[in-house]
Amino acid sequence: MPRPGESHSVGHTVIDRKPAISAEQRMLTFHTRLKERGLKSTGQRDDIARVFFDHGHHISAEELYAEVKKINPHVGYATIYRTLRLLKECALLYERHFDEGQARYEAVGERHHDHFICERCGRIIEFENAAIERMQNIVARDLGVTLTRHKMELYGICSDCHHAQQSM
Amino acid sequence: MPRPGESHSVGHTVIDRKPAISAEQRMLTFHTRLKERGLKSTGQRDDIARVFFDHGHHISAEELYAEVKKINPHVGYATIYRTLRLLKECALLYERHFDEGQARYEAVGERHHDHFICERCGRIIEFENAAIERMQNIVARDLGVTLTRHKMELYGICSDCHHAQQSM
DNA sequence: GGCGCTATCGCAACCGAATTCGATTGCTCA
DNA sequence: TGAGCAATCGAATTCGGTTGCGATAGCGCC
Repeated sequence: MPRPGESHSVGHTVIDRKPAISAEQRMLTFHTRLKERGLKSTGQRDDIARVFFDHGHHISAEELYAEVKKINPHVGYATIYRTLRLLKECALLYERHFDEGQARYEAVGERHHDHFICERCGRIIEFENAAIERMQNIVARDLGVTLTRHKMELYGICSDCHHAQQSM
Repeated sequence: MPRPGESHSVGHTVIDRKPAISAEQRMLTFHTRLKERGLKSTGQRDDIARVFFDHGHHISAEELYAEVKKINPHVGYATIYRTLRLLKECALLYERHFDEGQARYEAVGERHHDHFICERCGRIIEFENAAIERMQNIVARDLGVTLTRHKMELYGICSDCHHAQQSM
């Protein structure tokens, strides 16, 4: 069951379900995974990872860089990217390439979800829909292929932008 | 009804339906659209557009450049990109950004479809599935948003690669 | 057909996002 | 505490794609 204020359902669509994993737990996992691979925990990596886990969803490398700079001004761009790659390899973040420009990064939660992106304000809404997931598996069977992952992105105008336009 | 050899259905999934529009018709449309917009038809544009329409699906700028060079060695990369942009503005091609690297271009057909991409051999299979399209509209209604377009890409291993692996 | 306007061409320089390189720093564990 | 090697910094490089500019060539008009 989703906790109050974290997500809700409309019809068969579940919106914005937040993962229950805390930033602390994620940091611990990060340290464990690093150790497993014979890599080091360093101040910079911790700063970057912490800012990332605290911020949460759909941050870009540039935004992350700016945030980390506030805490630790001596961190370079290259280290941001290296740490993002590391977090990806540790299965702690997803890299998303939405339509234009740079990649956005998202902490790995326990559930799969897809995205709606507002073309006017850039807002990103996460949702789950089990029926679509099922249909994708059926398509895969029909095509005779094995699925490893998928990407579904809906683009359009969100309700806020819709209302803003009407009141203009 | 799809013409034999052009597409087929499995379950509710329609695979690889080819558009019925000929390269000649597309060239004519291109010339018309250019004229409408006060732009010129040139040798280079014709060469590029013709190669693109003949080749058809999911070509990259680099591949297109190589093909055009065979016919007209004096065409530059910039002209390829400028002509691709022009074809897009004339609503004669779609630009697709699959997972990694450069964009791939596809002639506009009369039907919407989605894509499966083989992660091993890069093969791209087009398919349609009406149920998924309907579900997307339901999700949009649930989210309270208006849809302008969507992107759905399935990634995995195609049957050919599956068999190749088993016989190794 | 020839004139002239102006869009287009090809080249090279450039752009933004991301990665790599070489020299230096600083963890970590004995 | 110090050896050894991974991690860091910042600049330079890569990659896909775009743009500025002088030269060229469509196309409408006579």
